[in-house]
Amino acid sequence: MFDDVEPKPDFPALERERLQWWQEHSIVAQYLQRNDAADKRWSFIDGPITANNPMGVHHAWGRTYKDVFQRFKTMQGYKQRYQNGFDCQGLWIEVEVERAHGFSSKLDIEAFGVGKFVEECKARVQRFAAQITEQSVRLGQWMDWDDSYFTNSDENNYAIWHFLKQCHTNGWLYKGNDSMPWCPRCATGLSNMEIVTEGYREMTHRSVYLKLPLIEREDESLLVWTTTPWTLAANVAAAVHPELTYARVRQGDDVFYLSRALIDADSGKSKVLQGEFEIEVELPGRDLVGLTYRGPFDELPALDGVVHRVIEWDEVSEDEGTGIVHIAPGCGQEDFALSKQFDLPVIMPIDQFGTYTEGFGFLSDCFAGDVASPIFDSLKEKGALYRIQDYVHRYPICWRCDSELVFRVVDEWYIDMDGADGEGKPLREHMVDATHKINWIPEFGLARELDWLRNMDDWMISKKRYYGLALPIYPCACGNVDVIGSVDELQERAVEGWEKYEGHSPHRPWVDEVRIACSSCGEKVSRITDVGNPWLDAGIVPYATLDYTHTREAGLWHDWFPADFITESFPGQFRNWFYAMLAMSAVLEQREPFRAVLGHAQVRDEKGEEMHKSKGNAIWFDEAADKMGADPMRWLFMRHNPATNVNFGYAAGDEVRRNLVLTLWNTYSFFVTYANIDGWQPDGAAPLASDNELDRWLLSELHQLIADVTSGLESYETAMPARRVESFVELLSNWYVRRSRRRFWKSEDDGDKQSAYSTLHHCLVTLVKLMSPFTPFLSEELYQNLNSARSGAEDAPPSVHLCDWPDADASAIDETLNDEMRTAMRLASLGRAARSKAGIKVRQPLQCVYVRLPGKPDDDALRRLEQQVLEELNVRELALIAEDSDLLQYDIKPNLPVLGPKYGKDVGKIRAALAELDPLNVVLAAGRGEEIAAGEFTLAPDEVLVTTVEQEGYASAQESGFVVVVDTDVPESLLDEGLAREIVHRIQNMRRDAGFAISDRITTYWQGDDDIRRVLAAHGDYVRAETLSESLEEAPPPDDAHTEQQDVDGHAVTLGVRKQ
RNA sequence: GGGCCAUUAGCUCAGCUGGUUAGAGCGCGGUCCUGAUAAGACCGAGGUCGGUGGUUCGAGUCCACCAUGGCCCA
Repeated sequence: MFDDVEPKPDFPALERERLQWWQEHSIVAQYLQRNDAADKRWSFIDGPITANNPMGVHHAWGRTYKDVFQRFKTMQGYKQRYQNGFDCQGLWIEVEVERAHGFSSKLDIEAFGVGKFVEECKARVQRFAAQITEQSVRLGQWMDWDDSYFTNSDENNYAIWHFLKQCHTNGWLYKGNDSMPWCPRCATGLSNMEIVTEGYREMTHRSVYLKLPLIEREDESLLVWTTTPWTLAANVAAAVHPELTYARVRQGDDVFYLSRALIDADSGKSKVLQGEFEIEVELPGRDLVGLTYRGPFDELPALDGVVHRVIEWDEVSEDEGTGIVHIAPGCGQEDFALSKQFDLPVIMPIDQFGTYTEGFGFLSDCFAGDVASPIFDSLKEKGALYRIQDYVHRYPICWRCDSELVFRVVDEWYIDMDGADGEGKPLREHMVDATHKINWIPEFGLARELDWLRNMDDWMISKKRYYGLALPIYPCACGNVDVIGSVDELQERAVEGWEKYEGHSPHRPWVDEVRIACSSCGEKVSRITDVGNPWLDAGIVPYATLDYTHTREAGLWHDWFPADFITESFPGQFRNWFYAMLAMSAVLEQREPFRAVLGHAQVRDEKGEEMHKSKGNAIWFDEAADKMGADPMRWLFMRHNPATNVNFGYAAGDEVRRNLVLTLWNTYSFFVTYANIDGWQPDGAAPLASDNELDRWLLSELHQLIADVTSGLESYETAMPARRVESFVELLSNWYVRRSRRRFWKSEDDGDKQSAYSTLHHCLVTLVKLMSPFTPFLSEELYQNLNSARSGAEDAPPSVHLCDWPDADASAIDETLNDEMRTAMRLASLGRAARSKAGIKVRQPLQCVYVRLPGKPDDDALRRLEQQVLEELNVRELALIAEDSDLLQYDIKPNLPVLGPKYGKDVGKIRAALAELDPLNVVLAAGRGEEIAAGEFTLAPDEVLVTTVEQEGYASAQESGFVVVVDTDVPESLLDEGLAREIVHRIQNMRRDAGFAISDRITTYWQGDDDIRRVLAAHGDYVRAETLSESLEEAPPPDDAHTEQQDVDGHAVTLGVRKQ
């Protein structure tokens, strides 16, 4: 016996019970060990999830992919590692810990103690790693959770040391400086990434127009504009666009230059210049290049000796500011880049807290954000001020503390992307080569990554913070730089402080205690205090998790590298994880670190909008798992095209529940109900060879499904397999079971019934195996009740997740049969449409249905379908419509895909000629296989297409050459049958309402008019058999019967049912 | 400024190498089916396939330009 099936279960509750059951029966452990002895391996690398916050529903998308493909490969017998990873170092974590303590600057951290701070960061990571693990388990993700890797591990950090040493050996590691966005409150730089995501706010600043007097041209000035007056003290150049036109204008005693485009040609007015002025000369920007000018603050000691030049720059815009751009390389990114191009001096006016340093006179010791007024006063005093104007713009702010950012030039460490290796090949080229060898899914990933690789600058790997990889770089005052490649090397080279480090993780502050002797001059050298870019931590994972430094020749690393597959959310990863892995792998092994990558887009809310806590449209993973369940969530993600954003929500989840989960559940419930009534048990054998069309067809569809799902998953595709499963479940429920119902409930226990059970059981069990990677909970639920081990067959594994992946048997696939069955469905569908037009319900039997099939009707095929169509439509006979019947009217058209290539421009003439012909004659001729004369052309029968057109006056429906016409003339006898069937329907509903079991025998009481009496006299046996009524009593129902007054097609009937 | 992608029903999206009447799901209205079915079937409403040109016998599909949106880079 199968366990009875709850008809309307609480699916999320079933999932929670199943989690417990898996635990109690050590199923996950058995799964992880299932292929330990296998020869074939499938290597998956899990991209580390940031262990800094709980998991969100957006993580569930990627993690479901990870789980689906690992489960699929497990069932196929591949040995795997099942290792999950956590990203555990970096500024994100520092920020959260700072927040928890209310810290607002690095000074607070220093005061708190770097060691304590780092320990708190580590603890935070542990806490969220545990929470994410728990959530992942709830999602149904099966990994070796006790073997997760953490990027803050010693092994991970030391592997990066090895990598950096290799870079240094190759000459690719260097110290450079760059201008970067800087928060003066936090006293740290921010990456562009941090600014782009949420770092701008609209604000108003006082901008200033000022005059820069040209040295070569007395009494003439450049007019420049800036929104950041504090940077003027660092001005060294003014940029013009060489191709744009500039104007020299006279205004009173002043003569200055600005972009011509800022002066309106018609009105002669300007949005920049106030008052009257006149244009003296127009000239191209290039004519100004090379001139020098007096800077606005040349009197300050820091500006001593600086020559201010006019330079050319193509990025200068002619309609913002004045068309002449103030350049301060110490205070801006583009400015700094120009300083390299034009060899401009770099003046750095402020320290890490945004305060002017010594040498800036009245500005020294002032905060950069507070000096606009004194600067304006000074300019005014010097006669350089032209105008002050409020300016509204989007300005970058610190995403942590909202401070306005400044730009500072700071020393950072870089990996050189264009330095050549021993064979003259730069790192960038190695990465490009590796990128081409990778299978990018979706395909545009390749172009995306290549685009990034072509454009990327050298990799800045340092960050002036506390909790992260300790960069093992030891620069000596003598100019020599030592890089340490392992902990052993550090111990060997240590000349001081090793005892303070020993026993600690390679983090600040402990590792900073160790000093080594310079390999060049022997002086004691300290580590730089910078920590590493966190993408180093993730990029080394394909190496660190495989113990690369120890098993490089043979063993673990050798066996599992490169990974067969990774999958992550695309946004960001091209220049983050994918990039870091490519770079590090190019340095260490000059090859691709993974063979295929599946990227997916982002999770949006149900309306397609970004989820935000503040918008109130965010859905928490725990809540979603609780309300919709993990399986529908997984399915919702897996059925979606990974290239586009998915709209996630409860309505979408409910759709999955209704369409897939419930439909499958009801089919399963149907099977169990009747199998239990009949005492049918699975014996573990293959399904019985059946001569029943429905059984053979369902098996054919099943094997096609296995083939499709398998090939989809083989190519890392889930949407197609998921949709194929959906359509199979639909066919299973709404055609196979619907059409087979009578086979299950008929009273004879014959071979046909046996093969129906055997077929349906086999298909359900196979289906849940195919679905198990997608919906592990539901699949297990069904498998546990259906698998043959329950009836004593020994061969069934204890869990669906320990089963072998089903094999598609090509010989079971009968495409002709599949087509025929689709034709039957189509005829049934058209027949229902025709009945609906005629207003005759299906319960009313009809004498005849006339059909026409496109092409040559195959009599045998028709015979095979006939029974299905007749039963489905409740019709007595099916007749083909004669081609010349007046039930049909035709339209003929040229078969364009055939005629087009053959006749080209003559297609138009053929079309016209065909229009002249009598369609019926053409149809008859084509039916006889004769050629068709159309004007000057002679066409083969297959060069003409025939369609039937709607005939008025018949209850017909048609589609794609299929026509169904129903005979609406209903003889008296059939009307009585219809009435009988209606009564059966009413009694069945009453049985259900009365709560009777399906197999309960009853007595039915009835009272009605003469028509009813006649119908029940003629069709009493039918009614009794259908309703399991031992007898039909024409009598008032007794008090204990379930009784209802019914209006049956206009006849008042009293019906009562009583269990015997 | 450069690159990539998109634009098809109220919403979310299919539409293969150009070919006959452009589809599905959701939502809405109606009818029907059902002792597995909080499911399903049928009917209905809803489209200048972003725009303009071009190639072609024929363009939602190919090409060019433009517009709008998104992503990436500068």
